[in-house]
Amino acid sequence: MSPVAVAMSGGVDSSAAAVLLGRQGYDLLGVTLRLHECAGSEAEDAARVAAQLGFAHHTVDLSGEFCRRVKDPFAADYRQGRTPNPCIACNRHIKFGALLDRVLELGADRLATGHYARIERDGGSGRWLLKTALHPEKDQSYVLYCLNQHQLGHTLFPLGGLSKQEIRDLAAQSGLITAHKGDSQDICFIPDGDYARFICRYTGQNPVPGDFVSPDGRVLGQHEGVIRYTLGQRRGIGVSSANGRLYVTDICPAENKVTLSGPEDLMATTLEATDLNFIPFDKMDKPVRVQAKSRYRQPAQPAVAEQIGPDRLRVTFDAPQRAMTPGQAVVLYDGDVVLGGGTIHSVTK
RNA sequence: AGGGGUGUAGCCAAGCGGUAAGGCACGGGACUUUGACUCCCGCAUUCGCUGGUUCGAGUCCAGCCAUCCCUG
Repeated sequence: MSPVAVAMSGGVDSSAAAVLLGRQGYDLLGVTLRLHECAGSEAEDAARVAAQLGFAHHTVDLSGEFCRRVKDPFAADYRQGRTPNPCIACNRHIKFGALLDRVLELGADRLATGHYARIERDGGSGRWLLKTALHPEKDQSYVLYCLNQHQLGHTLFPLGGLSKQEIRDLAAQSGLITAHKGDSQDICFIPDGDYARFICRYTGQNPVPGDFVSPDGRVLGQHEGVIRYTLGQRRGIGVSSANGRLYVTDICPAENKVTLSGPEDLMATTLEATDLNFIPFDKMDKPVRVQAKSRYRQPAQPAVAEQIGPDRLRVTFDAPQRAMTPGQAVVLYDGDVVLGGGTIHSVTK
């Protein structure tokens, strides 16, 4: 039987995934991505866990691919006043793209990861379905909405039915060296969280200061370059107001202006998305009532989704949503089934 | 030059004789496999300056300084 490749980040989750698969009798092969220079200790932890569990481990260098498909678009998006989600691009093109291709070449027939989501086969249509994790607090289906049938059919998510506590307990009982590591956070290629500095270094171009303006055009202060801001952002603005908190409500790279206003100006009900992917079907024939998420950490909200072009989706929420942001993903759900989603292109009230 | 107003933290601002509210900004933390949001904690030994009255002064009085408006 062909082995299952386990994508091991060096964290608790993927380590626990390996334990679970081992218990289920799978023949395993560990793989760890090398995506940037300083990823040494994580790869070492992954290798040690693989040794501990008794299977081979390889490092796969996809740093060039990662630049092209994740870092370059990341920097370009910010420079255009958008706010990308690099994890989604990475899942689509790297983990379940180039890495999956590589492990299939290596003779594995599936790739397993430590994501909290579930994959099931729809008996009627025969299609693979992506579903939310059983325990909603750790659900990561949002960042996986772009997986296609080929990718889903060659993927295992062993953690999808378990809670974070169960995973931690499992890791501890198994004596994994990664059992007590904290959850990862921040963008993996920007460990200090200073993404603006990363973009400056990566592109070699310094951000150009410009004006903070009010909705009616008054200059309120100076910003430090449009890449430093995202819709709905409050902190780091440095502009005080007698009328309460100010938020970024618009970013205009063409004029190098950032608009500041009160929270009411962040509310909108409709968005349009491109870069579509649907999972239980290839396209939407008619408007569909859904629950939709316009950002990762947010409960899905009732909405109507309608495909209005070959690669154009309109989502109209029942109630106004706060700071829906171009560059982020909108993901559609029918209960626990991920219908698909796209990249937010524009937002209207 | 004369008349009036105003001076409290980086900004806005309460306070009206009893021991410096609040908001914004800022800093820290929590939350979080993206960016944000949110929440929690912190943030004026001191009220333009100098004197005076008082047991006690940001609060009352005097002078000075600064600033704004009006009249010449």
